[in-house]
Amino acid sequence: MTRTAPPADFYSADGYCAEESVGHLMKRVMLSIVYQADKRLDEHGLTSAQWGPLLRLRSTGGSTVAELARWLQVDAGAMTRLLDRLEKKGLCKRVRSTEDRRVVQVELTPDGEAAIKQVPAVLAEVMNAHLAGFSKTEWQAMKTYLQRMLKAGETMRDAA
Amino acid sequence: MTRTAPPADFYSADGYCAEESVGHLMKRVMLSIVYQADKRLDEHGLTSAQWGPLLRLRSTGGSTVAELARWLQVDAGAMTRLLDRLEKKGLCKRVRSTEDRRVVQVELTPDGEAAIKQVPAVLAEVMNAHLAGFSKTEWQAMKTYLQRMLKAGETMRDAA
DNA sequence: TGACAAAAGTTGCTTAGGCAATTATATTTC
DNA sequence: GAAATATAATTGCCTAAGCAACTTTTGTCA
Repeated sequence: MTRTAPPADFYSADGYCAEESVGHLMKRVMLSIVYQADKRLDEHGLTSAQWGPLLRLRSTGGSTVAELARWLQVDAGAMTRLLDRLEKKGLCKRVRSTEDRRVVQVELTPDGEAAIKQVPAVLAEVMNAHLAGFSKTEWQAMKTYLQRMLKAGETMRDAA
Repeated sequence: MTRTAPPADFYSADGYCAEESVGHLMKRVMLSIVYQADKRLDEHGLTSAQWGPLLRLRSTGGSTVAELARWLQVDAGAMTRLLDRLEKKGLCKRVRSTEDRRVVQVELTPDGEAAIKQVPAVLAEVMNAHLAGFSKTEWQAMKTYLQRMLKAGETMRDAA
């Protein structure tokens, strides 16, 4: 049996102030990151939701709808429609698998390869800019904190 | 003239790995927070997007569509439709202002007051659970980091 | 083998946000 | 005072995610 830390007591029902909460700050930071990324990706004809599948397709050299949805932690129905939009733009194509006729294989098209090529540079630029002034130690501390929050969230989920 | 720190160099175009990025971690943490909050708010007939306006309405004792949109950093059109849904549920009501006939005054209904009452406790619970194991110092460091990222994002925006 | 369970993909319905255009007022400026 | 400008709210059109229902196909197991 593993021991997990009890919930913190930083916030309380009556004294809760949204502006000073970690959640509110994180939401605003995410808004800023997505806004800046979208602004730059627009030139490549992509949105911040669309580079995820494309990047995964490139690194795996082809995948399936279900695998992409799991990887990106998104609803399968949403993934179907996201792929609809990507396919309509000619960035990927779907082929029904012959071994398992339930699954649909998804692949990058040459246009898709071209579109995804510049994305890592954009993401790196946006993230680096948002971390301006951070030392390497602070950056690592930040990642550790986030990983701990993620773990705490999973603990909460499992306690359902 | 103010000096601002240059961008960090933690990420690069070729070595960019989404799984290890602060942005990816933050996205997953936010997903977890919103998921847990939504699960609890559902009993009160609310979603994670709906408590924002209601809480603001309570703290100000009535506001306007534009003010709410600015406060929550959301599109005015989206706010109109969000208020449509809240009004249909009887949680708020809109009254055309008499002084300035452009503006619409928004107020909580008694049902709205009742619905918002339990929300701070839910938010506090979810945030505290996600910060399990954090010392007060670490919590404050986290907030400081986020505020610095927010500031860096504003600097990026102003440099447009 | 034959029934049942599980998985893959899709679709309909809903909430939600961004952008652009529109209308109705206010305010500013000349 | 009239014209230009700005602001408030709404609407239409788009992308996007979640949930539930459904179909097709595969795997399990009795």
